[in-house]
Amino acid sequence: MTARSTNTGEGSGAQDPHRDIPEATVARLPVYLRALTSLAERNIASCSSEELATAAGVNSAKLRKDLSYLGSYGTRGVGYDVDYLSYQIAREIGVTHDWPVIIVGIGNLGQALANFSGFSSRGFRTVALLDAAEQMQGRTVAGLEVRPFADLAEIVAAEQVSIGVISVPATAAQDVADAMVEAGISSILNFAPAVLNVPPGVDVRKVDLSIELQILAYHESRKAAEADETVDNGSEEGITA
Amino acid sequence: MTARSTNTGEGSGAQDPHRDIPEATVARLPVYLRALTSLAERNIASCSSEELATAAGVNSAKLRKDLSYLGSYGTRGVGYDVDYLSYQIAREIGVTHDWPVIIVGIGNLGQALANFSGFSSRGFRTVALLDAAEQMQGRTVAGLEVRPFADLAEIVAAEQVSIGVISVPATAAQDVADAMVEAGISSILNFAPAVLNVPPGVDVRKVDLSIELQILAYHESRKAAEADETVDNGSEEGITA
DNA sequence: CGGAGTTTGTGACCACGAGAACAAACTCGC
DNA sequence: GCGAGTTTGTTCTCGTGGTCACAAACTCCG
Ligand SMILES: NC(=O)c1ccc[n+]([C@@H]2O[C@H](COP(=O)([O-])OP(=O)(O)OC[C@H]3O[C@@H](n4cnc5c(N)ncnc54)[C@H](O)[C@@H]3O)[C@@H](O)[C@H]2O)c1
Ligand SMILES: NC(=O)c1ccc[n+]([C@@H]2O[C@H](COP(=O)([O-])OP(=O)(O)OC[C@H]3O[C@@H](n4cnc5c(N)ncnc54)[C@H](O)[C@@H]3O)[C@@H](O)[C@H]2O)c1
Repeated sequence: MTARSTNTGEGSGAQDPHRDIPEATVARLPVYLRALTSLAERNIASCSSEELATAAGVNSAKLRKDLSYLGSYGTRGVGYDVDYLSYQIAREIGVTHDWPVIIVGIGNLGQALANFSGFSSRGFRTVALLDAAEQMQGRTVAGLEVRPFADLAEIVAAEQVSIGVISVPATAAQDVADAMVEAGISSILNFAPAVLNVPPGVDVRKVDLSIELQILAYHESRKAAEADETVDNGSEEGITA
Repeated sequence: MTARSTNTGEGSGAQDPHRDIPEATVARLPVYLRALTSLAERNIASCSSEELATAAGVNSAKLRKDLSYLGSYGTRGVGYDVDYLSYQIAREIGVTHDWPVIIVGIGNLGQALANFSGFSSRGFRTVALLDAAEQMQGRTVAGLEVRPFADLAEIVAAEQVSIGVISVPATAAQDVADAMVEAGISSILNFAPAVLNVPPGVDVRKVDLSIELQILAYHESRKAAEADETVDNGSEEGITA
């Protein structure tokens, strides 16, 4: 999605491994960062790729390859310094400073999100909660006052917000997204089960519960079917155990 | 370079449509299903791959290829019958009948999930809410009584549950997962920011807010860096917009 | 009834990602 | 100081998935 292959021609090289990190790697960096944080909390100062890979639930070769895209921050024969690597990953992701975030749609889900502490502890700070409903106005959720949706542009400009979370009903999602883009937001996390249409340059990621469950259901169905077949003829490709 | 033509050698042939649906396709089928449902609600009886692809936010060739894995359910020169295709996809996913689901951890997020209607309308039925905390016992959330975590095995057996949702704090997630597996659950949707270890045969999918936000932050950082560079040397490939 | 137009289904091709394997680089013991 | 042992960074290979393009199959109209 929105592959941004800027293909920089200049060979300043050296301190420029900041280009071309594969999307799949980007998606795993936060997992590594969390694993490292967990190690640091247990006062572990350094670790091998094998240990970190286990903690992150991936293959150690994959981990090393991923880390190699950011640079060479390990020491052969030794491993990685936990704090140093944490900082490098955080820097690469861009969470060394906090990002201001707004949440639009303070219903069941929006309130849970607003109360979610993991937000603030991982590089993000909820600066405003917005809702269109009259009865939500003035209410305080998670220490923040719920503000009218009409204030969106003003808030985004004042707080330099570039990331917005959508937790409104699916029917309103596109309108909210349009308003967000109009206000200057360029990254959207969408919880509504709707396909969002945004101009190029704006990133959208979706979190969709129903889809996840349906994927599980698909595999579950096949497990059941396979069990039936095994009873039936017993000859399945050597899956062993 | 790296122009490897995978040279498969044998013509494999023999389509057995119900086998071997690529994971990427499985992940998109629910999106198509939702788009079809939306069309059906607008009394649209048939559609072309182009229309459906637009509604689902994908490329039409990809859509056709995805659908071709399930069989040949379209009519050339005409398109797809909405109801018929909906049924075929639902059947393939395995959501023609409802799946019983339990939710463990009825805190902020768990309550939002329990109240989430999209659950029940898309092939799933929440049959029980479980929580370990004393003060949650006996409370009613979304019309269901919160039951003690100790009842897990009993409930799973009685209701034939194979899908479980985890929304407990990260520190408790592995314990809950272990108990679920022990009780016979073979598909887990995990909202806790923790890497779960499960035996083979058990599927885990995770929904991780922090990770999604960090991925957005990464791209956001690069957008900012790119803007700087553009100011710097002004030589950027015509991005237009 | 036949040709023009339309849309599906699929084969070919290419880019991306996963994993195994190994050389380079470092530490430690002697 | 040097060899043995360890662990990283990288290369190579292969499978998966995305996109293009087109033949096959269907409808419609004259
Ligand atoms: N509840 C869940 O667990 C859950 C899970 C997954 C996805 N979702 C999705 O998240 C979204 C929100 O779910 P919810 O349960 O919180 O719904 P909800 O109805 O409780 O809350 C929606 C909120 O959005 C506000 N709103 C509506 N239109 C708006 C607009 N145009 N601008 C600003 N605010 C507006 C409403 O006033 C309301 O407060 C839905 O799309 C739902 O499908 C919810
Ligand atoms: N709130 C959010 O929006 C949000 C978003 C993303 C992820 N998460 C994650 O979801 C999880 C739950 O979040 P929350 O905000 O609902 O937390 P919460 O503290 O409000 O609720 C957790 C619930 O789990 C119960 N619990 C604890 N240990 C248990 C155990 N061993 N067995 C059964 N129940 C147990 C607690 O009694 C509590 O009711 C956390 O891991 C959090 O990181 C939350």
